[in-house]
Formats: sequence, C-alpha cells, structure tokens
Amino acid sequence: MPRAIRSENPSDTPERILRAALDAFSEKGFEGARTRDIAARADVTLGLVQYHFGNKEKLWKSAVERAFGDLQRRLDRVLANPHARDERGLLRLLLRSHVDFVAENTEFIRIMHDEGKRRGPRMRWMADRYVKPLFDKITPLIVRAQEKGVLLPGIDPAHFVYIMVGAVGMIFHQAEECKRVAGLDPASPSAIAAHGRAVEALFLGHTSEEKP
Amino acid sequence: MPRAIRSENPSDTPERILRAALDAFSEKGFEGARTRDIAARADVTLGLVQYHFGNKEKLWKSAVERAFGDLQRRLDRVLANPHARDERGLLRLLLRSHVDFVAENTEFIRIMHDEGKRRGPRMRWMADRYVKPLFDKITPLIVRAQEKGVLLPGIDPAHFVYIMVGAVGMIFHQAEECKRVAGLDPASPSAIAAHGRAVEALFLGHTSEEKP
DNA sequence: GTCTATATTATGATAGAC
DNA sequence: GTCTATCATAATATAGAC
Repeated sequence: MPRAIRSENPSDTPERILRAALDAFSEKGFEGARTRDIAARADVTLGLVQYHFGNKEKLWKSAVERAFGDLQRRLDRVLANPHARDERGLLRLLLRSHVDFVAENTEFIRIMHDEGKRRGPRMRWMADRYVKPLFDKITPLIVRAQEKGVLLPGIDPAHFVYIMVGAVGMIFHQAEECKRVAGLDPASPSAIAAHGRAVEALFLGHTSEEKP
Repeated sequence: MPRAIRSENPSDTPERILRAALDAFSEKGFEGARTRDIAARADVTLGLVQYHFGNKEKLWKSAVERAFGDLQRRLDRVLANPHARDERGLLRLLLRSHVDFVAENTEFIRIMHDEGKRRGPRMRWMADRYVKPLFDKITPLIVRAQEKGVLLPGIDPAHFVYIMVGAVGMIFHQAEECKRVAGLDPASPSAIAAHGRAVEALFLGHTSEEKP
C-alpha cells in the first residue's frame, strides 16, 4: 500500500486534476490560476500535473475541451428531443436546458467569458473550435423562430444570441456578487427555476407558467 | 529639458497610469495583470507606479473607483433627465444609456464581471461600495415599472437586474469573440445602435423604432 | 505514476540617486 | 516626480529518485 488514501476510485488522478483546473481557471483566469494551486486542489504534487498534462496551456485546453464537450452533448440531446418539434417547444427547451446547464456548470461560463474577452491565441482556439460551431448551430434556429413569430423579429441573430446568453448566464456568472448585493443565491433550486421562468417569459411570451 | 516628450499635458502621469491599469485589469484580471505591464502601458517605470498608488491593491481600487464613478455620474444624469417623467421613458433612457456606456467602457464591465464572480475581499469591497448602492437604486425602478405594466411582471427584480445587465452587456464584454465567431464588431456605431434597439424592443415592447 | 529537488524566470515591492 | 538597481518571493518547468 504505497500511496495514501486519496480517492475511492483507483487512479482517477487526471480526472481530479481536470476538475481542479476547471475550478482554478474559472476563478482566476488563465494567467491568474497557479499550477501549484491546481495541484493542491487535486491533492497531488506539481510534478504530477506536468506529467499528466504537459504544461499549463495544455491543461487549460483539456479543461476547456471537457467543459464544451459537456455543453455540446447537452445541446445535441435537446435538439434530438421529441418535444422539440415545433419552434416554440424547441426554443423553450433550449432556454430551460441552458439555464440548468450554466447553473450547474458555472466554471464553464466563467472560463468562456474570461477568455472570450481577450484578443489572443487561446480565445481564437476556443472560438474556432467550440464557440463558432455552437453559434452556427444556434443561429438558424433563431432565424426560423423569428420567421415563425416565436421570437421577436427584427433583431440580428448575432445580437440575439448574445442577449440570450447574457440574460441566461449573468446571474450565475456573478453568483457571489449576487448573493452579497441581492441576498439571493442563484445556485439554489428555487432561484434556478425562477430564472428559467423569467427568461422564458421574456423571450417566448407570457405562456405556460407551470408550477412544479 | 530633463524629461523626454511623453504627453502634451504636464504630469498627467497618475491619470495615464490609471487608464493603463483599467485596461490591464480588465484584460487579465487582478492576479493576471502585471504591474510592470501597467507601467509599460503608461510609459513609465515600475517605481513610479508604486510612488503614485502605493501597491497593486490600491491601484486596482483606484481604477475601480474611477470606473464606477463614471457610471454613477451617467446614471444620475439619466435619472435627472426631464424626458424620464413616465416609467417607460425612464426605462428606455436607462437602457439606451447603459448600452452606450458599456459599449464605450468595456473595461468597466470586464473588471466588474471578473471580480464579481469571486469570493474574496476585492469582490466584497466592490459589491458593498459600488454594486449594492447601484442595485438599490435600480431595483425600485424595476418594481414600479412592473406595477405600471411597462416591464414584464412576475419576475423578481434581482433576476430582472441580472437579465438586463447580461442582455445589454454580454456582446460588448465578449467583443473579441463576437468579432471572430459572428464577424460583427459590437463596438461599431451601427452595432451599438442595433443592440440598443434590440434590448429596448425586448424589454419595453415593440415601440418607437426611430431611425437616426 | 508519483514524489522531491532544483533551475530559471518573473513578480511585487523597496531603496536610493537624480 | 521619475528613474535604476536590487531584494525576496513565487511562478512554471524539468530532472531524477522511488
């Protein structure tokens, strides 16, 4: 028994490092995050982080890969959903699903918003590889929804995407601040539900106010 | 003539350092920004930054003070505007004014959103000193507008604030990414105008679509 | 796979000349 | 007010033992 108790699973170490990296990068940004801190969070040493991921850059990419992979799978599941036949149902599902996703994966939006504001190779890597494909998948849905009268017409889809993403995600992105200034924990189930209802009402009209 | 040509104005050095700090902190976050880099951007040496602002923390606070000061002045000017007599007019002005403000002051939202996501002393300082007062000024306006039927009722004002802030600001916050994935420069006058029309239509209904 | 030790570079801060 | 030089610390990355 050469190693101390560290986790139930034998050698889920890369996984633990990845989670730790996601947390650290989302909190501090790429340059702000410290590899030593990531190692400590994962309860391993610095050398081991380098061994598994090579360097900070590669670790960051692996973390982003993971985060966007989760989102993409979620999105594809929604698009394949049988309830998503008509425009309104689809949009409703997308909106609700995205609210849940960002509420549960605040690291995701934090990394995306942190890196998306910078001119630089990491932003380009992320944008080309993940954000653009997502954007290209969402845009035609918005256009179609506008044509069918489900979404407000006359708004360029690029603006619409950012309006929606901001409206859905900001409260979860700013969760710590929100707790302090509004006394509201956006991560609480009731707040998540309320936020889902709010954005649905705003974007899709005052409909289907179901109570759980 | 002991000093080289550096600026038109004799000794606007603290001002230049502040601008450089605003830029650096907004791009990289507090820990990511380097005091040396700030000095270089301001075209002074590291020692001088310390001389004028003491340390990194104080420099950051001065930069935030500046940014929120600008926003507060802007907000108070809007609230004192004679066109802001009725709820709809006031909300419309607030929305438009905020669109313009974040478009012109992207460092502001970037610092606010970067720090607002973290648990820590800087977030608390910023939240208590600047975000909360702002929040407390905006919240009753939203409640009144909901009562008068100008804004969508049934949404908790805390959610409403974050929805609006996100809807208004995200595209400018993510300007670099937006350029790359959507081929749209949010800082362009036409994009700013389009965004203003979009959020106005969304939040206040399809009214007053004036053309410039 | 995992750790310890070390090399190298960068960082925030200070001291002191001008 | 402004600069140069330097200190102490902390960062990423690497080498090598187990």
